Amino acid sequence: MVEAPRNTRQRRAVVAILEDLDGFASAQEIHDILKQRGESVGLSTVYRSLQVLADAAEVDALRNDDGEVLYRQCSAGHHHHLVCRACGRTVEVEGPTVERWSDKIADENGFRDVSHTLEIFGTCANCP
Amino acid sequence: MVEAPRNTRQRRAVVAILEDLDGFASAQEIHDILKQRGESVGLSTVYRSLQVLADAAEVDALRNDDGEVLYRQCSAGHHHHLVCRACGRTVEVEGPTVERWSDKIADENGFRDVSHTLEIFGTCANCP
DNA sequence: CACGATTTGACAATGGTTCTCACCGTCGAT
DNA sequence: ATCGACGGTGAGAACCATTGTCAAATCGTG
Ligand SMILES: [Zn+2]
Ligand SMILES: [Zn+2]
Ligand SMILES: [Zn+2]
Ligand SMILES: [Zn+2]
Repeated sequence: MVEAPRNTRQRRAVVAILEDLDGFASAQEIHDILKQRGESVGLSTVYRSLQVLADAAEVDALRNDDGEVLYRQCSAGHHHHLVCRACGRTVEVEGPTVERWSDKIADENGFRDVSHTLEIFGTCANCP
Repeated sequence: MVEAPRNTRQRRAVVAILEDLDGFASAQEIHDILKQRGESVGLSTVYRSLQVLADAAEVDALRNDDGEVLYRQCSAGHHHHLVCRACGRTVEVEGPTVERWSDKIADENGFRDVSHTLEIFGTCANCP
């Protein structure tokens, strides 16, 4: 039996930010936004909340080129992302062909417990 | 006019390791292997050498789930990887369909300067 | 309300990577 | 072969995102 997580002000605040943002953001950025809004939440708590949400698949996580982890509230189901390197704006995309292709490649080479990462980065029309 | 990099013992040693390895390895792992072989090279130098090689596209670099950067001497040209999470053993793979797909997606959404990451991770037949 | 279990947050610790800077080695020129 | 300019080296410090610590605050059930 898994205990339900508690409904704390801090967790609600983090979720609220994620609902407002439409692109990916780092834990530290989310922490800053919270501070700006006067709804202060400890940095550790922001990290923990995001981890919990990511484990529950309520948010997606990916790494940018600098190795920072970025989070975003996405729609359910397996998908990938087209992300603006400058502003984080994100388009969710699906690639059924890629899914089949990667499974086949892995199978042909005798690999088990397969997962894949596929992200497209670029500069969006709004960014210089 | 770009200066040719100097031919030092350390750089040669790092390249030699990369030629021997068939999978991806971290800078620290390569540093350890060098130490084992008695061919000691400073950790900073290992990092620098790998950066130079990666910039020159002589080696491929990717991040594992832990955020560590792994390096491997690969064949020329754009390709992706099927990597064993346990031992690093790697199969280079090509996905022409994916290339076209990602370009199309980016174009349809008005994104410029597009790049993509696509890696497949799993457990290879030799690993438990 | 009362209580135990969970959560929080200021701060320290971690760990991969990069930076610093005095010393060294390479290599084209002499 | 020798020289000198300058790129390369390495021990250690610095960096910085992330995680760990633990006492105090909070939540939610009874
Ligand atoms: Zn943008
Ligand atoms: Zn997929
Ligand atoms: Zn490769
Ligand atoms: Zn590709």
